[in-house]
Amino acid sequence: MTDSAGALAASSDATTEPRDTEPRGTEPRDTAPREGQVGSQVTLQDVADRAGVSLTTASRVLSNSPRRVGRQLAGRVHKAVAELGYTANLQARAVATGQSSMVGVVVHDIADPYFSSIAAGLMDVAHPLQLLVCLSSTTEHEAGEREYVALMRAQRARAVIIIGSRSGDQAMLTALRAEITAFTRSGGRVACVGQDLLGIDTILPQNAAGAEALARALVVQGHRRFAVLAGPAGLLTAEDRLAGFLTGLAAWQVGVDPRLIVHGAFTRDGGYEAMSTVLAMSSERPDCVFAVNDVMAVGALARARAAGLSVPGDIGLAGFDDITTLRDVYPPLTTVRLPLAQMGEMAARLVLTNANADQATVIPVPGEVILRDSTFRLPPGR
Amino acid sequence: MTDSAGALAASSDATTEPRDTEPRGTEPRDTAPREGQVGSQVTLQDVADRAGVSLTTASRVLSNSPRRVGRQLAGRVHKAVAELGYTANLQARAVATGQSSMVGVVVHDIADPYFSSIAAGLMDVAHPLQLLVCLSSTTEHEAGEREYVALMRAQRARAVIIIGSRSGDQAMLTALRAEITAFTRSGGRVACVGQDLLGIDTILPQNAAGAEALARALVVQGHRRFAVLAGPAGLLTAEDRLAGFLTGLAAWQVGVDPRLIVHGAFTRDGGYEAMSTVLAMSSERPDCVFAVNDVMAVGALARARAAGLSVPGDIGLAGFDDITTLRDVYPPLTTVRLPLAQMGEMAARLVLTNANADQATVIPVPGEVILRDSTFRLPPGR
DNA sequence: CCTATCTCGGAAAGCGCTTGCCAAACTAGG
DNA sequence: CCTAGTTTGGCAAGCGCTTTCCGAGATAGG
Repeated sequence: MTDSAGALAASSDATTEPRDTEPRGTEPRDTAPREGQVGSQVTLQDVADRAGVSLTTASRVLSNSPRRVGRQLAGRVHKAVAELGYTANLQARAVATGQSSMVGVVVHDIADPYFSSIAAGLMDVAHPLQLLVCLSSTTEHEAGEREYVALMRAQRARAVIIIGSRSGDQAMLTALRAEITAFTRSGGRVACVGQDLLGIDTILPQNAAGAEALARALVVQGHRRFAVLAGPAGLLTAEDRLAGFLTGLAAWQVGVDPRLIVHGAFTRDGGYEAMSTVLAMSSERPDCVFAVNDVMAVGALARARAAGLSVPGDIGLAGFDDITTLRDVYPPLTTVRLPLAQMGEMAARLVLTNANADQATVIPVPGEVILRDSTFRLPPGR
Repeated sequence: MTDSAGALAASSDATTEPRDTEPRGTEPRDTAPREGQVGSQVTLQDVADRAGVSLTTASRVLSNSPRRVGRQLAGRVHKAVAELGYTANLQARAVATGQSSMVGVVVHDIADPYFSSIAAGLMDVAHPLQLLVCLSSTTEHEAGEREYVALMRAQRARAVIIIGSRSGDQAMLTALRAEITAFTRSGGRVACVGQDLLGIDTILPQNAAGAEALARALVVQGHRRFAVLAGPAGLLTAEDRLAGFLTGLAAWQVGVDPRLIVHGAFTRDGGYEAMSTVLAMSSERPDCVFAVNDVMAVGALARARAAGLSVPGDIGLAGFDDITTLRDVYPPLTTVRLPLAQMGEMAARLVLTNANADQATVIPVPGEVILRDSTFRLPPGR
């Protein structure tokens, strides 16, 4: 039961033997710094004074300087550090060296499992690298991405990762692109997970191709009359999936009644309402409904159930993303799996790799169609 | 379609009229700073030079200094800022002022909806306050919290919020507490969402009380023979819920066969496996299974289904948390709702409020029992 | 017209850290 | 014993910013 209190070593190197006493230490030797005072900070100078060495030497011991310091002095410094409970001020270090270890991440909504999964993957690679990950949700706030990139530039962050492109709003895009240029020029790296319209390194989920494959598979399963819960009108991810889906159907000569393409929020409630609209349609009920993401699909499922319809008995239902948390909904949801965590990891690697080609890298990530019960059709009709 | 490029104003005040051209600007007037160069940074000195004013004046214009600057000069400074695409270096500012706007947040796993919901609430309050939220997942990594607090101290962060207490490991706890003390002493604020064992401001979900209320409600519904999927052995949240549940049952003179209390990971798979164990038990099958969180409950549900059991027909099932994403599982899950987002908000407020009592504030957050179909029993047996 | 009071720009001293450069001490070679 | 080479400690000059203090000019009061 070794109790190691007052440990320090935030930075990679400044490892010190922690004492098992309070950091106040015993009694100071040389000067009596303002240690122990609330709100005060122990500085490197205090450490140097106490160890009886110069500021320079103390710094060399504590930062991973190429210059070596004699065992004797180094020991004294470490001792002083432990006694004083000193921790280097990373901000000051960053100012002095001009290097930051901060990485910014922007998502739309961290509570959305799509984003949090990507973020998790991302942190998995950032963590071992001692990087400081700063996260921001831009929920509802249109200019969020641009502002955040600006903030990261002000913080002299090493990199920014933008997850999920916003709408196709041209002005917004131009502004964001300009901000990114400024950030890049000042030495930062930027990558994005989503559409490739910023001219930067991008992890590009194959939304269209995935939806297309899904459509083909659904037709093979015997579905013919489709509805699509298409997400918000301007959102590119949603649009791509819709377009890909229609393409896939077209390949089998299957068309979709335009009235059965219903837009709505990219959320559970959006799915619920869009499904309401579909069901309220006087025309013949569709065989199968494609919701452009899993969360909407779940909303649609709830709506179908409320209408007394069985899935897939009365109507088929498919989603997109294969959100982990939703893998156990009943009936199991046919969907297109995106390797979210891996996408996060790739984005992180992309941005931390110094192999900075002058050309933006675009890494396409295919989706995998996963057929589950929610679209199962028996007998294979027609 | 106004395209406003190269905007700056990361800090609250340094608002400038963005130009609609690239920040390279036209041609420099006085000195020709290293502007436009990749990797170079425009500094305040460059701005001052270009505006033909002193560094001091430029600083006063751009930071919210109490000292006012004449209209003329201020205008020149703003112009220079826009032309140069200048953004203040917040790190340097932080060093100079000794004030940071960083807030650290530690969670176990950001992909877990429990944590991401809390984090989302937290960011909602941090965002308008122009705070920089840095997030870390400690997944699997035992000493993660302590290390992160140390890192935040090194960054001179304003506050740290620790979400979810780890195990009851005493040594770990001591180390964390020591680190927190050091952080606090250096002027930082700390709060936690979870158990109150750090002696700091705490948002305390009433796990035991919630589970107790749930137990009573389930007995009222007619259940008598219970099993509990109890989560990991050392995890306090899990233990509290288990204990509360047993207390609630005891109030109705209902006991639980110890063999039907099965431990397992706090995850979907953990729930699945624990449920396997329960079902494999040769003894009479329980009426109702309480999984100590929703995610486990979903795993258990999948397992029950795999065994051909209907919920609630053959066996009841209840969870805890009322995770948003899982509100639409079928059958709808009886659970105890915790206002996760609000808990995050409260934690943030707690930590950002300067009303720093010398006494740690503990805010209990009650859970609300939500009875849904998954435990519905007909006819009210017995 | 002269002084008391303001207003406002700038020089310079920080903030806490790193690092280029010099010098002292020590080692080795001839 | 002298010189060249190698450690190794420390001075001081940064990093990019804020802020104290001083003084010059403007305004007001008598």
